[in-house]
Amino acid sequence: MLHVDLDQFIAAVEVLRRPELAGRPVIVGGRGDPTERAVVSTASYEARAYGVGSGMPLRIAARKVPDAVILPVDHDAYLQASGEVMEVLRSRPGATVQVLGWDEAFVGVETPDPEAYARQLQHAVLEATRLWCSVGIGDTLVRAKVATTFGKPAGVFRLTRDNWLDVMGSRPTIELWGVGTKVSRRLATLGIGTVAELAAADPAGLIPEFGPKMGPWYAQLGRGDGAREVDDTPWVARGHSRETTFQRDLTEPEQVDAAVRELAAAVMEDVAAEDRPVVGLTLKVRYAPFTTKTFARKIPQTADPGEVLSSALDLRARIEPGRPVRLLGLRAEMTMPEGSRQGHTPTRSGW
DNA sequence: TCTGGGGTCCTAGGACCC
DNA sequence: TCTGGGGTCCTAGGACCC
Repeated sequence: MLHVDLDQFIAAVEVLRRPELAGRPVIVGGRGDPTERAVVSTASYEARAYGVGSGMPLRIAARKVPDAVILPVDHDAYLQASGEVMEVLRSRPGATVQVLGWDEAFVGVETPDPEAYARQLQHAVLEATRLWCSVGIGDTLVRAKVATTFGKPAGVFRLTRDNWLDVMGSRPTIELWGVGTKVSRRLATLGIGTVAELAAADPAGLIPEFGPKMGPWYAQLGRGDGAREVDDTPWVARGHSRETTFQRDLTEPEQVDAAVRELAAAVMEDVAAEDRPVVGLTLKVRYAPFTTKTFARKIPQTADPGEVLSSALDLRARIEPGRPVRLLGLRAEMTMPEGSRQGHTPTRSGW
């Protein structure tokens, strides 16, 4: 199968509608104001050359690149562009498309010449949208996904059982899809630093550290093994949530009240738009400087915004009084229909 | 340097049941 | 005066992804 990833997607979309920005360091994040609390969504390759990357505080990014063009996030524009790209992928002969996000998808296809197919696909996307993508080819989803990183920018790369360890074996485990800073550190304490070492690890031996599911899963990840089927089952969200970071920390109880009401109402709008009920609520509070507490509870199934709001306020009562609140997230969990399991990361069941 | 906002899934521990 | 074993459900917290 193939994995398709648009190159510097958000920055590329912005440059398309502002051609004069081509070749300049473009940073997209927050409301485009580097004095606000916000992070970088995407930086153009020119900006990345200065060490700017996704997730970096906008303030820092602006400092690193004095002549950067800093733009606000425009979700609708990216959603539109993304839809056009996915449409191109779906229109390819024999293609099964599993969308992973705005700028990524797996494409399942039977073809005697995957590289040629990948090149054709790349040019079809370019033709229709003027956007470049990179393509990974693999015999598992994990290998195809990782292969794409070697294809960037605008290239094609293939990873299979045959060359997986040659290419990935000596690299640190954090380069695996699904291994982040925490897990790579915990692996290191077990003497596992590289992908080859993880691939050679006894799956059962990882259970004490990572549990019965994740332990064997990480060993499998090290080998690049896993699911081989692209699943185009339409995605159905298991929950909706809203989160806000306040530009200034909240200190008054009334401010927190108002914030919880607002978030609850916003979440309920999303839920109502899908005509689905709520069965649980989570209130996530980030206290200044940066500690998180979550309060959660199941509730009797309801679609009544009033009931949801009063449950949210019950949870709100558990927020420590007198402690400045920096960020408040509210998540409403909804019932989900059977058989729509599909998502972004390989840590999902079934992979 | 000081950390968004939207998601999904896993684990541990306590409560409760038979 | 020491206190089973197995199961499920719930909450809190953590990790990862785009």
